[in-house]
Amino acid sequence: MKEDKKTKEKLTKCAKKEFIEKGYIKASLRNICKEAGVTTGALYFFFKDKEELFDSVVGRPLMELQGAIKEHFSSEDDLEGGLENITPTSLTDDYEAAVKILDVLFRYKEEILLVMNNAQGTRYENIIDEYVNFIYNHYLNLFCKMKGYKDKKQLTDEDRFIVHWMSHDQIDIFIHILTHCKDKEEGARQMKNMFNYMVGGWISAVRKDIIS
Amino acid sequence: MKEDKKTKEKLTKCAKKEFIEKGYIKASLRNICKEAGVTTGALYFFFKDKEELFDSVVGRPLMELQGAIKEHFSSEDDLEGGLENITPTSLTDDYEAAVKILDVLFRYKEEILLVMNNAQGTRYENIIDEYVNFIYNHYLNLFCKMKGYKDKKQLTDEDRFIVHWMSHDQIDIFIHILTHCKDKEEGARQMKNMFNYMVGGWISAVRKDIIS
Amino acid sequence: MKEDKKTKEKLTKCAKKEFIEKGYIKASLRNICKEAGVTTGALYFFFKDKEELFDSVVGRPLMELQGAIKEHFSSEDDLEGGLENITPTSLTDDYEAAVKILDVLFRYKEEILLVMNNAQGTRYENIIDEYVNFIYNHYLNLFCKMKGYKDKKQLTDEDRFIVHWMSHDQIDIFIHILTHCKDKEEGARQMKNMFNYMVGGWISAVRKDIIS
Amino acid sequence: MKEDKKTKEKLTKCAKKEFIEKGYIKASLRNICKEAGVTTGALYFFFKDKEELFDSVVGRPLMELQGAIKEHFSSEDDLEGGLENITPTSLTDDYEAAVKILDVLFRYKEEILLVMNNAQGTRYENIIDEYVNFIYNHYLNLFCKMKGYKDKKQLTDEDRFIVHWMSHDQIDIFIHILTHCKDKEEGARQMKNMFNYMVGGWISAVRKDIIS
DNA sequence: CATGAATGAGGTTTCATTCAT
DNA sequence: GATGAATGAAACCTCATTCAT
Repeated sequence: MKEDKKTKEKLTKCAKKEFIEKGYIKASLRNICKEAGVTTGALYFFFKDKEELFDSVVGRPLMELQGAIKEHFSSEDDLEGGLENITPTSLTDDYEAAVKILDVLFRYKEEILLVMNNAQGTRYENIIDEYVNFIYNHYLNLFCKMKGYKDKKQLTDEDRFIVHWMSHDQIDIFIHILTHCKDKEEGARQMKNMFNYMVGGWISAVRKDIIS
Repeated sequence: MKEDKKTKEKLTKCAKKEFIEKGYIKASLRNICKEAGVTTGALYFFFKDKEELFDSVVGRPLMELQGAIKEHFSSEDDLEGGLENITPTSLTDDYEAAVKILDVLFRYKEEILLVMNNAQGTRYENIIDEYVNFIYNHYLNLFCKMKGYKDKKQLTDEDRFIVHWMSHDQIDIFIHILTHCKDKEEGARQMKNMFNYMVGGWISAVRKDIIS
Repeated sequence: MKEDKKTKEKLTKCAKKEFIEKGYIKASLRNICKEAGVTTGALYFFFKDKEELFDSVVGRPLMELQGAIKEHFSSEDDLEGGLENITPTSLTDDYEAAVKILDVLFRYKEEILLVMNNAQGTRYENIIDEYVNFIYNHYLNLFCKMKGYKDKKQLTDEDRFIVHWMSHDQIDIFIHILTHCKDKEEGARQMKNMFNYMVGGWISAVRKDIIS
Repeated sequence: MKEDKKTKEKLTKCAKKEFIEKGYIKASLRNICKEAGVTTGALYFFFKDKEELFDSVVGRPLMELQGAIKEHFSSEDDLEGGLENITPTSLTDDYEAAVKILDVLFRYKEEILLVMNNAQGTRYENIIDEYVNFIYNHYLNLFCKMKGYKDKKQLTDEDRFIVHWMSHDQIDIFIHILTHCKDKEEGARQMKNMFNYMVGGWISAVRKDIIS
């Protein structure tokens, strides 16, 4: 059965192992092929080059992740309401969204961590920034609401900076959970505290009330 | 003048450039030597191997950074007081400490970012974790105070998890500032908002009052 | 024909030449490849490293030699009889055995001499000692018989020393012949005198009758 | 005191250690200098090149050894007498000569073994053959006497071959003793048995009486 | 006497990739 | 689909040696 597994899948599987162990750059195609029990020629029948092999490992997980993020962090909401009544709801909505993302994350735990930690040398080496920027737009809207801004043009550079940071932090929360929790359930549990942290942070950031 | 610059310095300088451009692994000693206008033998007169050359670039910055971190995040404080009266002071103290660290950070901006982002393959590839763990102990004490715990043994696994995360976040704040601010002054300014965020986060995390 | 000779064989052949000329350590893989008309990459397709290339030259000869030695110098004989009646037969048996070993020796003359004289730096650098020790056990038995010992425990340190020497000498006889005779036939002829020498030596060594 | 030891001696001493440990080829001048606490420039002030440094280690021992061999194995004796009355005396004379050589050998044990075992790549790599050839002439005379030849011209190729071998064997006896005995006294003791072996061998070789 | 710096050639090994079969 | 062979460039590193100071 497992014997019959197709060469391409075997290669992808062995590639995943090698990439995780050594990182993209140090991973050796020869090793991967040896492990898979085929020659390098076979590899090049299925994959154009090293990068495409890497893609075959992380491509699908990344697509699903991107889908989940797009779905849950789209920022089409209107700009209405002030800080006092909008805060808890909006941000806890994000918690629900985040839990759904955790689902994808843990389904492809190894692959995602591979991209996040060992993709130096590939086109994904700055993928985190891409996600950050995506969320950034969503959070910019949210921030405007909380500030009571009618228009994004009211945002100062400082506003943008802190929102950018908080976007970054949201991504880091995901990675941190994925790295340190053994499964989705534990992840969801720990994320509650992290969201308390984050929401409290947002409010303080908006109010600027602690350090002048 | 610049002509006369000593070979060793020239090598270190060219190495820095190459390491930053390509990362440790892909950096080529040949390139570095060619750029510096010497043969590889000369390089090996000054440096034992590639790693030592890397050290010559980041060693001193890292030492100073470590010194600053040790000085400002040592956690010898006693466990006294509760959340209500201790918070603002302790955390804003951290702000002052952090500003001092920013000083080192920006003095060696390029080198530090090199270590943080491109040290895969060196002994520093997990240096962030080391810093996190160092701060972690400091923050564990602080968290106990805020919780009113008499003893660290009262800490639950969940407590430890969130404190670990917040330690991680502190480090990320530094890196984020270093990456996105052009100088120390801008860094210190932006960090105020980030500390508001962080302190607000701490308080919420301690209170667990937003998401149950 | 010779044009068509396979790369691997060509490499082995050129390697043999280079190893013989310069010794293992000084032999240059680049030279070998250049001589064979291939790139170093090709060499590393066939051989794991320099040592394995060396093995490809001397491995088979050494195996056959070991086989011949094991076959002819196994020491399973019982301990019976005294000096007077056992000597000539046992030792001339060894002559017959030795002639058979000469057969292997001359079949792979160059390779064997390579191992004996130029293997510094390889795992074979002490191979002579290994052969000596192998024969040593055989000769220890023979010596006991000639001495009339019932048990090896009767052997003194001096006994062991001289037997060890004579074992060494046996090996040296082989090497000497291989080095100085042009073919197996001449080797067998010259070895007769050397065996007279050796047998006479054995008897004297057992009797201790010349120098007190 | 030892501090004051002159640089040249220190270099020679460290060189000896390195040469013994790694053999001539693999010995590294840099290592030697580092060990001696000087720079390579200093080395090249005292020694022309690597080989001359090697010479500084083994030169004097080799000269003394050569002196001792010349003194004791000079073959100016006349060709008189037959096998029956000449044997024991002449050969036991050699024993006395050999003991005197042992003296030199053990005085420079390390250096001599270095030359014998690790001189590949130096001009001494065939030194054993030189000694053999020297003794060879002496033994040729002795062999003639024992055979009752009036003139060396009566020697056959077979005669020369066995004498050459026995010369070789004499040298090997020295090396064997030097290698396996801890001091001169033990060497002299063990050599008695080896001479019994050798003398018995000579007689048999002359008589050709065992294997036809 | 000795240093410190540098050369330049060469060492073994590894790599991603290609291609005829 | 896959093999086996081969390329060619580049990798890090070590070496004996030289020379101005």
